[in-house]
Amino acid sequence: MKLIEKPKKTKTGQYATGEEILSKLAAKHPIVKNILEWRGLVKLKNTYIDSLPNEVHDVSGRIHTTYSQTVAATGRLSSNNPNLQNIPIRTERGKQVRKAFVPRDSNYTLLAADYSQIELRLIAEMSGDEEMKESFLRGEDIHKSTAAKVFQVELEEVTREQRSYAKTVNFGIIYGVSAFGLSQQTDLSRSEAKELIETYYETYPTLKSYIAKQVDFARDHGYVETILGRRRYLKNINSRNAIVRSADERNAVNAPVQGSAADIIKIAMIKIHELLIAGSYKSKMLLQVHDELVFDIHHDEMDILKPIIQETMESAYKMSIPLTVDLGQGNNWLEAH
DNA sequence: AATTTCACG
DNA sequence: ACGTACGTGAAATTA
Repeated sequence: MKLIEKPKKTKTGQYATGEEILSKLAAKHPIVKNILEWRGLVKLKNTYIDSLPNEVHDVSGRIHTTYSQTVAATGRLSSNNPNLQNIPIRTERGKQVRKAFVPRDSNYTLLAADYSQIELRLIAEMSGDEEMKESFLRGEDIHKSTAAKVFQVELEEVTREQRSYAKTVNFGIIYGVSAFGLSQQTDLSRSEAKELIETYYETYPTLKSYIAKQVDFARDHGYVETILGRRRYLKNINSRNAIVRSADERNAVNAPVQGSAADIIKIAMIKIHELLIAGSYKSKMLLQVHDELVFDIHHDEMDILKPIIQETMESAYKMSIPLTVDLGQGNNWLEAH
């Protein structure tokens, strides 16, 4: 429609029409917004609303996923047929889909238990950065705390905007942020993004040197490790091709963090499975979604199991800063959050 | 079969 | 100068 001069093409020469592209074109012509709206609706209808009912098992009357332990390179589980690790939650219509996941009968309630900021806690622990560790030891909101330090204001003075920037940088650090990437994720210019990253590293100097150390280790050994010794091999870490080398450098930082979180929740799952059997509980562990476990809890067992599940997850791996778990319960998966 | 888009952490 | 944030799976489209 000639909405822009140089429309971006995909590698096969098609016009790129992903969400990011269309959002930037939305102001140019009213149909673009309609297309985005349509896409959102079709995604939910085809992938979830029309498909999940076909997955109900003849005998159990329930939906059963399959978890794989040897698919994700970081050691995470993956879920398929159907994937129950990507059930919608972010949009209002998506939330309606999540409501469809309910307890087995009226004697049960769903309990969701999720680790709070597990990846940031892990990078604080693994790097030994005292500044970041102390925020967690004080029980602070880490994004707010980061904002206060980076923007040099009191905790109470942090604005929503400042916290939002800090949150984006905190996550970016785990992914191997670049000034370009941060500028894409925010409304900051590239130079502003660069400055924010520099200030961030001045705030957490030990974190900065840890990241460099991880990359150095990968260059020397060709792999990196999680806290339990799971390795990810990085065959391009010494490549002369800057593209693939940079990708491996980001993975050298990310894989130990994401993979260690996966290690920890697996320990918790094994312990909880064993204690549910040992106690002859009726309640069952149903789902794992990377940093969250979902349980079907019999009403008679709720009071006893809640603290046991929380404690087991929080103590699955001992660190110098706390691992905390948030619990929620409800008559559907949305309410349990 | 490969690509594109988009759902989740 | 290069291209650019980590990990997945499903559905629809294109080749």
